[in-house]
Amino acid sequence: MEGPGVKLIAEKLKFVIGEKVVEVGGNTKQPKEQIIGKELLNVKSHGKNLFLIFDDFVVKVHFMMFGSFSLEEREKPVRLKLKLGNVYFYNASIKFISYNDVKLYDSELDVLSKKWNRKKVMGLMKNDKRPVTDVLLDQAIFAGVGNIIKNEVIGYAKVHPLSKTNNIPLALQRKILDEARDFSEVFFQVRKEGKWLREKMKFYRKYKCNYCSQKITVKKIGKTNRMTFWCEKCFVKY
DNA sequence: TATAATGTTTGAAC
DNA sequence: AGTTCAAACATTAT
Repeated sequence: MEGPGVKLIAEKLKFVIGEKVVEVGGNTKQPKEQIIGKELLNVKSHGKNLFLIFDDFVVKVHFMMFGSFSLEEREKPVRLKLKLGNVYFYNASIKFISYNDVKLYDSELDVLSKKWNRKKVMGLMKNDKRPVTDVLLDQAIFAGVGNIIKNEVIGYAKVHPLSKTNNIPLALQRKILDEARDFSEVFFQVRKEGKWLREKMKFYRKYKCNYCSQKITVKKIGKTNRMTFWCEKCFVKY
């Protein structure tokens, strides 16, 4: 699940802030019993992470590829159940951390935060020698960007995904990071309205070029070997 | 029905 | 000792 989906869940959970946990369950190996009786003080998201903040610890939830969240119990093994309102997490990675650990996640790098700081991101991006496909997926630079957003951003910028980031002209780098934020925002709004993101995607899982209609190259590339879509003719390699 | 995919952490192997 | 890489987790649409 990419950043926009996580932010939406954080918003949906706001209604249980201030409530106390009366029951816990689930197959997480984390010390869930310590949540019983605790008041949920706040819910935050940072990139693809969701933080449930209690007085002396924080539950970090990461939905990975297949994680999900529900307000109703399903007939599936639940990873973490919290009876607050009624909150269930499935197939998620759950980790108990301290509030100081949460502070290490810099909101200025979260493409979904109103504190997002384009200058700071630019500073981290401009001298990076890695392929742009890897830099966009780096959560320490673009928190919240996942493979869908990455492909859309590369597409809008018409940049070959294996371009060395520091070789890309600065104006185009700026376009890339602005697009990362803009498309993430669009993604979030679409999900919030409960619509299909598919309509907004012009590059991810498309097999004809958005610009010239020729056949797209599809390959698993980059450090994390993710499906990437580009047009050999229209996308410039730097 | 088999495959591939909105992802990250861990620890073995080099 | 630093880097690389497979494994593990696990569901669902196509």
